[in-house]
Amino acid sequence: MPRIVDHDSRRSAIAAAACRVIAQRGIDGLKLTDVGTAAGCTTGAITHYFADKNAVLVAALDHAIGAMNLRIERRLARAPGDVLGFLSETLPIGSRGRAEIVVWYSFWARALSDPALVRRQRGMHKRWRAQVGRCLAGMAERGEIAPADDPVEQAEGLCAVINGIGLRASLDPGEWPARRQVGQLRRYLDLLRAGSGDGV
Amino acid sequence: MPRIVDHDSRRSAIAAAACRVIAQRGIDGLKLTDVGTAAGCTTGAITHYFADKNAVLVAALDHAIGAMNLRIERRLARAPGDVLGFLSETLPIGSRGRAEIVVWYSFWARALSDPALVRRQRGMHKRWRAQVGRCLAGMAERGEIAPADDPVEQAEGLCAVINGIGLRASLDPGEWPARRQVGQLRRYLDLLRAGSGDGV
Amino acid sequence: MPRIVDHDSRRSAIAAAACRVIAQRGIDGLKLTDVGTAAGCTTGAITHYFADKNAVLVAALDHAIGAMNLRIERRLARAPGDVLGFLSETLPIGSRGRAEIVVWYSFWARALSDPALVRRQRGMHKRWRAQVGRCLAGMAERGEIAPADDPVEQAEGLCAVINGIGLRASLDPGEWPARRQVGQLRRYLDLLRAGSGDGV
Amino acid sequence: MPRIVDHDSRRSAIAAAACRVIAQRGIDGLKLTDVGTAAGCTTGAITHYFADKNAVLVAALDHAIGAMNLRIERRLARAPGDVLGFLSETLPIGSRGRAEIVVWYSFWARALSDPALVRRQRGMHKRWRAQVGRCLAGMAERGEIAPADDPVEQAEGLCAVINGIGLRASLDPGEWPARRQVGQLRRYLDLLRAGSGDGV
DNA sequence: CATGAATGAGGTTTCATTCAT
DNA sequence: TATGAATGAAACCTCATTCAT
Repeated sequence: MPRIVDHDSRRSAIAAAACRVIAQRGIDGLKLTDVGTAAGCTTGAITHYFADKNAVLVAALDHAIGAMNLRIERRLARAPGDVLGFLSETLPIGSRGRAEIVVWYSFWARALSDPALVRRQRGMHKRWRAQVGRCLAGMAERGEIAPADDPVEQAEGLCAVINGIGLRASLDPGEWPARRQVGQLRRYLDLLRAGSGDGV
Repeated sequence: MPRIVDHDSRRSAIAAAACRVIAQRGIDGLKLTDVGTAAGCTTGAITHYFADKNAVLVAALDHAIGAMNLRIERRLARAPGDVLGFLSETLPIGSRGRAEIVVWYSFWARALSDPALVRRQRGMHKRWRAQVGRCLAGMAERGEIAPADDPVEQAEGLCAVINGIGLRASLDPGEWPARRQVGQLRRYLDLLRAGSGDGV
Repeated sequence: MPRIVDHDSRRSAIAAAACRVIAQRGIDGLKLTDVGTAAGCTTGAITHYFADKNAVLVAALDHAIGAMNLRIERRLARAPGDVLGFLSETLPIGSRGRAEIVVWYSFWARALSDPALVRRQRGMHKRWRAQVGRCLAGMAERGEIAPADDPVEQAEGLCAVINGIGLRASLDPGEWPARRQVGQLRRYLDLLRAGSGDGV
Repeated sequence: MPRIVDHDSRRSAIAAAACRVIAQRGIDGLKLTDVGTAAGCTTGAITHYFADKNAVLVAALDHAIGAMNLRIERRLARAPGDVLGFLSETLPIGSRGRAEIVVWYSFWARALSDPALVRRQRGMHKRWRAQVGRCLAGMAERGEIAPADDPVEQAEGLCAVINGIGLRASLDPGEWPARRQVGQLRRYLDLLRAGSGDGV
């Protein structure tokens, strides 16, 4: 019998280690040897689980997004009506959240010149936008905002705000504590509440 | 006898070439040899004008931001009241604008793990935010929106929206033609107009 | 309790698999993992039966030569006087024959820089040359050709022709169908028949 | 002004070094560092002149074949009627000749599983066969042998003999001194002389 | 000033071999 | 016996940097 190893858990352990390295050293500062050190194995083991470095990076992205989604799902299950709480999960608040989001953002620049990554990012974005859209639809149902004339554009607008805030907060954590980020988010939601009546 | 060359113009020619390379191959795909090819000189010439690769990158960022600012200044001089036009200059509209903005965004990811770059980006952001703030103040003066209780946060919110839209449009130019980007921007400004009355 | 396995049959199954891999990927493209896949076992099993990679290669060569010899023996038993048929067995005719011969040839290049392999090849060659010599002696007995003044050199000459044709045919199967190969062989035998009278 | 270097002579110096390494260590034992040592430069310099290892190998083959052709041309210019001398140039006689031919043969095995190399080898073979054909035509003109009914097949047959002898002699230099190789060659030519009358 | 050949450190990748199970 | 995960040495290759010209 071979050494008993859970192939998937090993893979995701390496992906998680890659996330940590990316959050710390940046995506182009990532070396497989560092990932190996962080994961407690050698580069040989890494290439046993991944075809090449790029596959490790993609797995790291998937891992970060997956972890974020998991947190979101849990939050939604616990408090379905907590709009601000749900949206805050995609902001760099708390150390774990920050790391995941830094990984997510790190891939933007790389996607700018990598079509395969763009496709992957686009899929992720659509799923996230759909969640945000459902959230907005819930608000409309509860009468907090007027029904959107164009739900996709409305959701897209909210996504843009969240990414914009999250980016600024990632670059400048000192100036952007959680309360400032959430404040900006609330500011936007208030605008929506006050302004959505006139059917933009 | 040394050839007479304008040192500064040579530097900025190389920086411009670096911008083009970044827009095309991405910031971590940039090689000095490619920059040399794009600038019509050799790597040796580059190292005459720049201490090292990082200096080239920084110059490329400065060049992109500088070109963007120049466009903005001209636009403001020509049409001081055209709020939408002014803000659109920082969106990836038109091929030249897109390249500059891709360069700008490319540095975000790198800044996430490079304190020196963060400082530089912070300065740029503050200048831009100030411009955006003056634009909003102008709108308030003209009575389009109510005076902001917190002008910095208001400007920061608008910056976030622009970055969020610009990022999405950069990643997915096909889905984000100029009119959709501007549409999102107008959507936000309309929210501001409708909603700023209650002192968010 | 150990599974009952025929040690020798396992060894030769692996050797046969190695032959297939060599015929397909070439001798320096052979990886033990591929051999494992082809043999339906793992690298671990291979290292149970063979000291190291080189031993696997040698076994592959032995296997190919052995298979070729088996075909030759059968042919000789069936039709002792069919000179052309006997000699054709060492040409790359038919898919099985081609694979074996490609393996055989692949070891030539390797033997050029491996004394141990040279020794092995020399032994194989001598046995084969002896067979070819017996074949020529049979022809002389039947009066088809004059008795050779130097049987070894005569056999060596025929071996050279066969190897030369076989090599060309291996490299360029499209241009060298069976009939062209056999045609060249017949051409040489005809020269022997016509020319051996003068005691070369 | 940059360091003055004759690009082509540098390339061929490296190719020649690769030839030496192949002749000594075999084609799959070739390491770029060894080539560098043999050429008096580093691996970096090698990749400055060649895209990758494979390009170095191909250049080595071209170099060996080119050197052989040069020797042949010179010999033909000096002694156009010396058939045996011309043909001997493609046999492993003398240390320089042996090295070139070992390189040539080393590529056979590799070509067996590399279509690009096969194409290259095919071209080389055709040129060589044409030369051999012209040599045979000359013999026919001089009345040494009867005109061939099929000159291509006749030349092909002689090529096969030469390759067969050369291979054996390369593998077993001790048993195959120059006189034995040339003896085999003469033996074949004598067969041709005696036997070509009947239009094989 | 400018060149670009050459360096050489350092990264990724391959793969024969080992060994706990 | 057999597994196959893991090792780790060694190879290839990249590319910022240097320097003779």
